[in-house]
Formats: sequence, structure tokens, C-alpha cells
Amino acid sequence: MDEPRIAEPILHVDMDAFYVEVERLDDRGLVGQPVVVGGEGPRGVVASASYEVRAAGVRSAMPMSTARRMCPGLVIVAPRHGRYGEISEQVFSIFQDFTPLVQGLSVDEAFLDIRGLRRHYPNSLAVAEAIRTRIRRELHLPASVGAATSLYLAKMASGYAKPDGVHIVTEGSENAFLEHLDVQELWGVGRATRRRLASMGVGTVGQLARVPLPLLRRHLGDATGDHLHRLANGVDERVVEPYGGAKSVSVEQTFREDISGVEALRSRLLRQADQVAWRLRRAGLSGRTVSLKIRFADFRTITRAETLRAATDVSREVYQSCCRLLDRAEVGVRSVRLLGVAVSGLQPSDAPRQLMVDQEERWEHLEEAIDELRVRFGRHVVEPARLRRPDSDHAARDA
DNA sequence: TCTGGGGTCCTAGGACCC
DNA sequence: TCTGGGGTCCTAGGACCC
Repeated sequence: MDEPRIAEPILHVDMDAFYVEVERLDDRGLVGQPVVVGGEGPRGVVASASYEVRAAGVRSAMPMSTARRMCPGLVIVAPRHGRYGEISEQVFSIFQDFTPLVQGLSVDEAFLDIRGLRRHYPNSLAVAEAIRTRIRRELHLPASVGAATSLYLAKMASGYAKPDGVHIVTEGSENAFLEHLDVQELWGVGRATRRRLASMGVGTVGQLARVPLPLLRRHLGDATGDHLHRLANGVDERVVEPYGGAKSVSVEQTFREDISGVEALRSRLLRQADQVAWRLRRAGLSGRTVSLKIRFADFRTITRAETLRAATDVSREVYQSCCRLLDRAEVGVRSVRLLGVAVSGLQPSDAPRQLMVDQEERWEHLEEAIDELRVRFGRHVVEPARLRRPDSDHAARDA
């Protein structure tokens, strides 16, 4: 007697136009309207586009000014990431009811390994529909599901399922599915790789599969060459990895108008360093490497990084590191459109630390006290004094 | 078209050590 | 004395994803 099995045991569940649909949930007046979620300012871009405006050619990551031109009457809603996070938790808790083998890719999509459901459901389609039905019934949101024998095929299948559908790349049909696809449809191939492949005369996944591996490695590098060779041939050994904590925490901001001058830059960095460190502490993490990102008016972007002797979650240490990096960047009087701060090399904060000198220890106690106030009264009750001084108060204006 | 903010991973080169 | 190879860590930049 054969053990039951599910032929396509990997699901990729992807919420449709997630931010937009959450906004519609909270504001029924937006239903049926041409809605996008994104930045309204002169430098805003589309974060999420409803299917109504996609029909007009509007896409996420498109400058809002372009979207407006393409779609007169466009309704723009400012993002509320906290709210999306709440709904996301509910979506993921539904996933957990089906299997503990859930790997989140972002707030609105995840891989599920459903091998263990073989005694409860006859096939992958039944599981996919059961998940969609629960999300629809309990959260009133549309979701699309792809199913396949491997991760990337499931991921690509969900793209075909959209909106509000299911697509299954059945066991044995993988190569037929891939043969005529444009290479850019492969997960991990973007504009640059597509251009390089085009210069080799490769346009479809079928053609890519037939490029000799050494040639591919020479053009794309060893890792990318190997990876794409495998994907094009239907091979993907990756498995659903339920855990995988954050590797970095970052904050960045594009200014409404470019800024220049070390003092102005420092005052933004003070705020950003504080935000990053606060998020680290909230997550119980510390990091050893601090990175500064600067985008100039001409969009040229540089980064400077330094690795500290010991991991930190202390605002002041992150800020001081940023100032050293800023000096090294030699920005001078050039106009800056974006500043960002990231901390990587993360570890749990309760991991054994280097002995701290007195000074740092006192700062840490102070920041613990501040965090407590923030938890009780909100993030803005306590801010670095320099951000409150009238003469440097422009820091707060376009935040 | 004039380009957000949050991430991950890869490459290449240099420093340093054995 | 002028010269190898491997491993690890670090930095800078870039591709890619949602």
C-alpha cells in the first residue's frame, strides 16, 4: 500500500496588492477606486498598486509623478507600515495553522512546505484553496498561491496565479513551464543580468539552460553562473527555512530637498543613529558593523563602513561611528539627497560582551531608561537635545 | 520615467596570518 | 629576499527582491 504524498509540496503564498487591500479594508470608500499606496511628495514612488491602476500601466517602484500622469484621478494613500505589520501577523498565523514549516520572504509572502499534510489533503490544489479560503473568510483579503516541486518554481507560479488565483507547476512539467519564459521571469534575474544575457544572445530560459556552464560563469561570475544554470535546468535544492533572524537593521531617508554641509548632515545622522539603535534594542540585538550610505544629487551613491571592537546597541556609539564615517566620505559642500545608517553583524544583546568602560556603561543605563519612557509614552517623548534646539530644528520638518 | 525604504547576497581587492 | 598559496576578515559597490 502506497504512502500518500503531495506531488508539489512547496507553496508560495503571496498577498495581492497587499498595502492597497489593507487600506481598502480600513476605508471602504477606496474599494473600486484607482488607488496606490506610496509617497506623495515630489520624490515619492509607488509602493503598492491596485489592479485598477496596473491596467493603466502603473507599477510599484514607479515615480509617483509618472503614475499620476499615466492615471488621472489617481488616489494616493500614505503607507502605514505598522498596520501592514499587524495584518501580516494574522496572515502568518493562518500559515502556522497549516504547517510550522513557513519561511517568510516579506510582510506579504511566504513559502510553506506542506509535505506533512499528505494525510489531510489529497493534493496541493486542495491545500492552496484551503489557505486562500481562510485568508478570505477571516481577513477579507485576496491571496494568490503557487505550488511546485521547488521553491523558485512555486514563487514563479504564484506570479501566474495573480490576481486571486492558484497556479500549479505540476510534477514532471517543470521544463515545459520554463522553456519559453523570458529570462527576466526567473527569480533573481533583473535588468542588469537580463542585459548581459541578451548580449550573449540568450533571451529565454530554454536558451539559458543550453549555455555551457563555463561560459555562463565567465560572463556572470561563478556563484551567479552556477545558480542560474541550475535554475534554468529546473534544479533548486533550497528548502523551506523557517527561521533566519535579521542580518542587518537600517534606516534611510530621501530628503524633500537636497541638503549640504556637515552640520546639517550630522543632525540627520543623530536622529537616524538613534532610530537604528532603538530598533536594535527593541529586538534584543547588537551589531558590530556600522555603515553610512550617502546618495548625492546626481544619484551617485557611496557607502562607508567600519567594524567596531564590540557589538553595540547604544545610540551614541552608532552616532559617533557615523560621524567618523562621514568625515571619511569627504562630502564637502556637495548636495546630498539621501542619508542612511545600517548596523550589521548582529548578535543577541545578551551574548557575552567585551568589558565596557565606565562611560559607555552609564550611557547604556541612560538609554535603557529612555527606552522605558518611549514604551510607555511613545517614541517622541525623548529625543536627543540637538534635535529639539530651535536653530537645528529643520531636522524635524520633513521627517 | 528621474528614480522610496527595507532588506539579502555576491564580487573583488587589500590586509594579515600561517 | 622579492616570492607561493590558502584562509579569514574587512570594505565598497552593485544586483536584486518586495
